Amino acid sequence: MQKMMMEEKLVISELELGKDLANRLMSNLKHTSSSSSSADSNKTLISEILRVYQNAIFMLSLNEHKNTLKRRSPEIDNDKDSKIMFKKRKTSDKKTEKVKVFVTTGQENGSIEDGHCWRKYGQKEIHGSKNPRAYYRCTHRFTQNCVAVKQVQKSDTDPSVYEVKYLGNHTCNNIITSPKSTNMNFSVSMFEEGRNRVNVTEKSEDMMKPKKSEEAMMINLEDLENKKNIFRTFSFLNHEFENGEWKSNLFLGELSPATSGSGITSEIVTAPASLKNSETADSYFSSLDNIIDQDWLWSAL
DNA sequence: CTCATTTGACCGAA
DNA sequence: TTCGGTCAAATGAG
Repeated sequence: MQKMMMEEKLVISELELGKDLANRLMSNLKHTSSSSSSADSNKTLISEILRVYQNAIFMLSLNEHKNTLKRRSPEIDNDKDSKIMFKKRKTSDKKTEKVKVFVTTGQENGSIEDGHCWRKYGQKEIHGSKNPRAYYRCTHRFTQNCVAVKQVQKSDTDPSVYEVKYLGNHTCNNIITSPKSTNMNFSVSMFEEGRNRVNVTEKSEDMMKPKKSEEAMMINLEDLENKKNIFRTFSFLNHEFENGEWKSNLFLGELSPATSGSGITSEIVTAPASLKNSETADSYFSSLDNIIDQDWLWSAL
């Protein structure tokens, strides 16, 4: 835990540094500004970078604040008959975690690319929410028995924010890889929101079943939450994709094995404004997926 | 044509 | 009953 706090601070300072750098670059451009349009796009890009950093810093600070102030109440952990408690909580916790996707440009369709092929299979108005929730399943569900599912819902408060909930793990091997070297800066943060959940009950083999895997995943996530909002942040700068692995010049993150077995993830993604089509975004999300898949999140599967 | 999306129907859980 | 997740026919895009 302490280590994590340290990590977070490191991330914050790193991001602050990046922000300063971008600021300096911006002022540089101002003084040497020519009339070329590329200079303008550079400026927008930099502005976006600044905003991205701002977001990341803000989220990190928030999280840290939460960690220090909101300590988990102890009674939750070891109270009463755990089986009964688990059953009782089962339902109400479906909402506990969410993945938020920050899209800097107000991307209207809300389709967040994450390196996998998704097929929309439903949309629902959600009680109490202004915006409908869209349901996606992996395109290779039937061809490769991939049970991955995701839900995307535009944030009520911030239209540029999409809350994305991932359910199930990809068993397909069809990650979209479009290396397409870019000079984009991209930061991905993950964190969990939710209430208290302690028990981890279901076994990993259940995760492969199309139904009823959600609960187990939610549980694991909440377990995460119990560990005080584990927060992971990654930054990828001029990374490359090689031999199925992403190389990043900069990587910051707290890897938490506590999430093992969880097929659901939460994340905050800040995407650059220039992110227009899915290809470039894919590569970034692919990198995230790879890291998650290989290192911790699904390690129990 | 094929394949993806839309959208109301359907169903299970609470 | 309501709510949320999924299904599947209709529709649209290419």
